[in-house]
Amino acid sequence: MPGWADLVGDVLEVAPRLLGAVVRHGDVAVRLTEVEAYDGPGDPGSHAFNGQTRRNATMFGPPGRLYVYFTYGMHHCCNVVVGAEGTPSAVLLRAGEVVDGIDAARERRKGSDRDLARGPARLCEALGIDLRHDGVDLRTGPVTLTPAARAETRVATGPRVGLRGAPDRPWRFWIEDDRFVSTYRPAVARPSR
DNA sequence: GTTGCGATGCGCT
DNA sequence: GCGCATCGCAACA
Repeated sequence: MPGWADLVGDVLEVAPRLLGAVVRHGDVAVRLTEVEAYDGPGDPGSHAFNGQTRRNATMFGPPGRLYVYFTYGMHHCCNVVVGAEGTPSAVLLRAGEVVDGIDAARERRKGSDRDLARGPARLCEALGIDLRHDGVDLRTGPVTLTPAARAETRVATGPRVGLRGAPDRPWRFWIEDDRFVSTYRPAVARPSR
């Protein structure tokens, strides 16, 4: 039975284990269908690449916390910190399916139910997550993460987009054939497991 | 389904 | 100043 111990460590191993986990804030709960890995201080795509700043301090803290940032002047995105304290590895929560509190989610977001949390900024909006939640401990709330009961078996992987000089490794993980996966930046699916 | 573009504020050089 | 781990909408296929 997977638990929190499985969600700390090497980000490329931990990230796929977050698929199927449930994030809850108040009445709304989202089952994760798509995530993306950010691998420590040597990852040129990471906010932590240029060292610790006020904004990214949570990434350098202990694992099991939520790292929330504000971007494009209007959107929030959230990550789960998975690296040991001092190692800024985190997993961006890119998409999910609202599995509880759908009425509350609909009040926050217009559009189809399928799109309520399909996209990192949409997911945050559906859950009502903003900068006030940066650094919260996901074991104690108010935002909580419940590990998946069993590992997802149909996991697909693909490259991140728009990065230079990044190692050739899979960075994005999603549940294959799940309707609640972002198609905004399509990637070539490749069976994993 | 896809592509193109504007919105909009903050962190960092 | 520039660029951003994005989104919604319009136009098109």
